[in-house]
Amino acid sequence: MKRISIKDLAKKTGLSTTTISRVLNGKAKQYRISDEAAQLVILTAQKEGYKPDRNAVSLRTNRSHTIGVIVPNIADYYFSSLSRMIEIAARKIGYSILLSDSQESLELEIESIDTLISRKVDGLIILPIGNKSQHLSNVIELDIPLVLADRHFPLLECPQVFSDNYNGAFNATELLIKKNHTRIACIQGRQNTSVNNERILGYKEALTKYGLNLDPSLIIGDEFGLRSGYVSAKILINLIPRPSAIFAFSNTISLGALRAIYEENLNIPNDISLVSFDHDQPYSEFLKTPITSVVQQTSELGQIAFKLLMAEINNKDSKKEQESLSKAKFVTLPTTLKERKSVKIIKQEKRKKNLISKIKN
Amino acid sequence: MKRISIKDLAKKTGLSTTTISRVLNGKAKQYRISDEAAQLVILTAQKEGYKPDRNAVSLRTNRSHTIGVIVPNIADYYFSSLSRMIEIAARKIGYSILLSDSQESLELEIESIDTLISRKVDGLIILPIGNKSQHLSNVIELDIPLVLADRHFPLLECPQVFSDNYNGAFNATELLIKKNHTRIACIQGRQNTSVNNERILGYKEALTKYGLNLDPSLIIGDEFGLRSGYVSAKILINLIPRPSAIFAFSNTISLGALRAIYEENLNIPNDISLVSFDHDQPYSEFLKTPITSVVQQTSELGQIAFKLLMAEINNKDSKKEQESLSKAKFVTLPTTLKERKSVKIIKQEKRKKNLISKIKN
DNA sequence: CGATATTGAACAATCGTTTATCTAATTAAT
DNA sequence: ATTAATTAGATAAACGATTGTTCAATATCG
Repeated sequence: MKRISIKDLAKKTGLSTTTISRVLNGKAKQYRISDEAAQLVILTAQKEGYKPDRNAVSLRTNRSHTIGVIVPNIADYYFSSLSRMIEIAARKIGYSILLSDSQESLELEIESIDTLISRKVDGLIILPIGNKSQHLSNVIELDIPLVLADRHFPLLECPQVFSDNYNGAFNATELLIKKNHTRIACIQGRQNTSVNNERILGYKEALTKYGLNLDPSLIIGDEFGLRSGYVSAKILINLIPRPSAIFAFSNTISLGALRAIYEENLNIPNDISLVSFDHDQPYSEFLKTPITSVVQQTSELGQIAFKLLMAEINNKDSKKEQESLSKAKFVTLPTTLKERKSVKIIKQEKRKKNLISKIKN
Repeated sequence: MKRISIKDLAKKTGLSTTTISRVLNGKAKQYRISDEAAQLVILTAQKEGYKPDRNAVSLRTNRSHTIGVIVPNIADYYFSSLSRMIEIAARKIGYSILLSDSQESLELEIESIDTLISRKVDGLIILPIGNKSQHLSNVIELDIPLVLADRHFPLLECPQVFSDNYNGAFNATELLIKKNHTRIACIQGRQNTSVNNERILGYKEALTKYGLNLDPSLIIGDEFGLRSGYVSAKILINLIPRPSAIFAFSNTISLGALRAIYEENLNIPNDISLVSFDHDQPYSEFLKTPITSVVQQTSELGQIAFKLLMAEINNKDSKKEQESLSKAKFVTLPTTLKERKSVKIIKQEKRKKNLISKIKN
């Protein structure tokens, strides 16, 4: 009925809790415990179905073997597959995951950090919402191992792993330009996040490189969700002249855009082209028009995040103080451009042909 | 640097830890602590940024305010959105989630249960893999509150919440029959799971009711994943005569089937019809052919699971023993049939018309 | 004024572990 | 035969909270 503790084992075996603990932690040799005693302990522990109370262990040893993971929305495939990789890597070495869904809210992100720290996680992997980072510096100051994934804060001194958003966006835009699109719109995500900034930069620089002018009315959108994609696409579609291509900054944005486009009875790619930033989804190939997209290495992101965190945790209790010199490690993962069927090749006019060939030399 | 404890607060305020604890737990009145003292405690706690160590609290009070959630694959939208609902409901009342991904493996499911119990969760919500339930009865015997979701074990005495798989399958099959399909195949999931059994039953009984004969070679498949869907569909497609419709028992199965169907250059619904069991996915409407499907109430499933668990937890420490009479509560959630574009209406032959109208009377 | 109630808070045990320190018994060395 | 070293294990103090019990000081009462 009641769960069995180390004391019960002590009573049953006639040994002390010390001995029990040592045997069960594999320190029998080290503390010269007789094979007899050791065997007895192991056997009765097994028989009684003894399971240590990890809370008590954690209290005593100051190590919980638990890490906190905070994601903006666990129902998003991108985040959930990332979390999955973390969980799988973690369980392999006896770590468990306390999962928090910050619901894309900074407030909840802060709250989550608080409760996770209260629960004494050994470290945190956060996929931060936003543009603020004060609460993250606080974590670092508390000397709690922290790794950031997906979004990037260059000034924060903790390991971070993220996709090469700049090049991803640059390449996607360049692809459109090479297919002779000149009015290329983009639907961005949450502004002033690293992810968004870098993608915007890639987009802009591609336009600039090819001598296209940058129409500010073609940059629109304010968050990474479906709703924003829908609304923004609606607006873009009704612009005169209409952009010939849309570059959606996330998978969910493009889903929203799709809704708007189909609602207006437009055809992809004949009436309008679409390129999307995001990794492969299991359904991507089956969409009405498979979307050409920038794909990220999601699983790697998760695995690397966990590795970095473990490194931090181990660093912390081995070397202590002395080496705050091991500055932040940033890992950038390349993206690849997967061409599918959502981009139209526009019939080339002379003027542009010249323009592009001029640049090529 | 070091985290501040209740002792530190005691030192700073010149009061005892008892008083600190009582004030911070809102028991100042109850234990007649002067307003002065109370204020002082609250203020310094705030100033010092005191956060209680939840592990210590948990150890002492035997309540962790943590629940364990075990899902077969957190990267599956169905499971992740369900988990999300649980997390959101939980955080609202100060509970955190320890998440385990059992990777569709019974072994890992058992391991997960063990570690979660070791971590002293107040209760468990499990979306079980399979056809075995011994490990689940063990949990119940340990008197650890347990709620099952998605898959159903009628003999297990714990609350369970699941979709009405029988009627869902029945209705889907009936729909196909009413559109005059007679060779209706189904790609099932993992055999001997409640989910699968009930769906198979619904499928069979619909066939029977309309006097269609039941061709065993049209029932195929062995797990709920994409691979199985693909392989099974390949086989079905090449059957002679080819079935006119496929009923896929899960979303991922139908994704696999889609791959096979497109690979064989078949058109949905002209060459073959498809109906799928599963809830709405954000992308469903954008598929090449939107799939008619049985949709489940995923969010409700999650919320109800959590509510049931809280009820169990509260029951446990309020009424103790005496009422094991409050037998298992099973909640069945209805499904709805969402018609999209993946079912062909077959030109009716006389014979069948008669058959069906005969049954209707 | 002495006895009793009430107030405000401290003491100390406890939860289940780990671990630094100590001890008793045996063996080895001088 | 005495001393020192080794062996095998026990004692007790933590970890950070909560809580049943105790206690001193003041207030109330007859």
